[in-house]
Amino acid sequence: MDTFILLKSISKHIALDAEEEKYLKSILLPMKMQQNEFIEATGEVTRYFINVNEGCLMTYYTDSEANDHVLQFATAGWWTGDLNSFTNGEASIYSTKALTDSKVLLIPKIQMDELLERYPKFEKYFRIIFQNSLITHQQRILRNLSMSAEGRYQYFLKKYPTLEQFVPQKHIASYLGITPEFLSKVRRKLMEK
Amino acid sequence: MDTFILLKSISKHIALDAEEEKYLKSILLPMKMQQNEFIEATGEVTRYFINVNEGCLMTYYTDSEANDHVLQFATAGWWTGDLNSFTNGEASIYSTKALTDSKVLLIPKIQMDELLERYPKFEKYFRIIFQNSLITHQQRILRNLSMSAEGRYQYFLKKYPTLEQFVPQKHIASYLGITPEFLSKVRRKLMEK
DNA sequence: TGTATTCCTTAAACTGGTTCAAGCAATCCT
DNA sequence: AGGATTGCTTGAACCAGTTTAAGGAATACA
Repeated sequence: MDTFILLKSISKHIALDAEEEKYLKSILLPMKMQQNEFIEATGEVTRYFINVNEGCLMTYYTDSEANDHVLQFATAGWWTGDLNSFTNGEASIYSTKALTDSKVLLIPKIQMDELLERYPKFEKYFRIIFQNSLITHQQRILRNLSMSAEGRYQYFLKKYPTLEQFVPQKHIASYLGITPEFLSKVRRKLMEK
Repeated sequence: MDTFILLKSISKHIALDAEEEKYLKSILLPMKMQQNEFIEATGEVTRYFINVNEGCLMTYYTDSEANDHVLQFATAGWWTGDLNSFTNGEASIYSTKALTDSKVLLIPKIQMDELLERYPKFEKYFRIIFQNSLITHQQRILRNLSMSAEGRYQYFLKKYPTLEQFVPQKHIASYLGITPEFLSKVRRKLMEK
C-alpha cells in the first residue's frame, strides 16, 4: 500500500511538492485492522487522527444505559476518530472500531501539530475538510429535526447505497436515531409499497 | 464601532501584523440590524459570511409544512449564515434574522477567497473555527440521539443561560427539536420539582 | 455436527412527544 | 384606548417510535 487514497484526496485541494509529500508519508502510520478490532477506546485521550484507506470504520458513543449511538461511518478516504479528544486532550467518549477488515493511516497528535506548523499549506487542506464536514453535520442535524424516521432511512439509502450491504442494521438504526425494531418495521413498510 | 469582537477572537488563534489587520478591516462590512430584520433569505445564494459583533441572530430552515427548524443561535463573536450556500454557491435553504437589535460584520464571498489567498495565515484561523464548530455539532447530534427533550432543555439552559432571556420559547423548542407545547410541559414539570 | 451467540423480525403494550383547539396575557399598531 | 396579532399555556385525543418478549435464521465455535 504505497499510493494512498488520502494523497489523491489531498491533491484535490492543495498541490504538494516532493518534499511535502515525503514528509507527510513519513509521519503516516499505516495499520491493518481486522473486523471488530478497536482503534480508540472510551475514557482515554485519543492519540490519532484516522484516515480510512480501505474498508469501513464506525465511531460511536455508548451512553449510561449501554446503548450505542453512531456518530459516523467512515469509508475509504474519510477522516474519523474523536476530534474533540484529539484536539483538546480530553478523555474520549467515543469508541472507533472496524466494521470490516480495513486499512487505516494514523497521524499522531504531535506530528499533526508539527505538520501544520512546518507546512502551513496543510492548514488550507484541513480548513476545507473541516468546513465540508461541518456542512454535512449541519445538514444531518436539520434532517434529524425535520424528517421522520422513514424519511431519514430513505435518505440514508440514497446517500450511502453501498453501506447497507455490510453495516449491520442495528448500527444503521442507531445512526438514524431509532431502535432496530422500528427500523425493521420501516423496512417492511417500504418493501410493501 | 472600531474595535470588533472579531479581532479579539482572531488574536486568540493567530497574530496579525498591521498590514493584515488593515486589510481585514478594509473588507469587513459593518451593518446594523433591527430586531426581526433578515440578512439572508431562502432561495438565494448566500453572499456573506456573517460575524456577530453585538446582539443575537438566528439561522433556521423552514420545511415544506412551514415549520421552522433552528440550526443556530449566534451571539457576539460567533460566525453564522448558510455555510453550504456560501461555500458551494447553491441556493440557500436557510433564513438568517436578528432576534434583537444587532451589529454584524459581513465578509463577501469574493473578499473571503481573496483574504485566504493573500494572507494564508487566515487559513489557520478558519481551520480552527471550523474544527471547533464541527466538534460542537457532533456533540449536538449525540445529544439529539441519546437524550430526552427534558435533558436537552436542561443542557441548553446550562450552556446558554443568557439566551433564554430574549429568545422566544418557540425558537428554543425548535432548536431542541420539540413543539412549543411540549416545551411548555417540560418547563412546568421542572418548575414543580 | 451440535450448540451458543448474534442479528433480524414480529407482535402487543406502552410512552414521549404531537396535534388540535381553546383561552389568556402581552405587545403592536392606529 | 381598542382591536389585531403573536406568544405561552393547558388539556384531551392521538401517533410515531419504544419496550418487552419471543422465535427463527445465520454465523461462529468447539
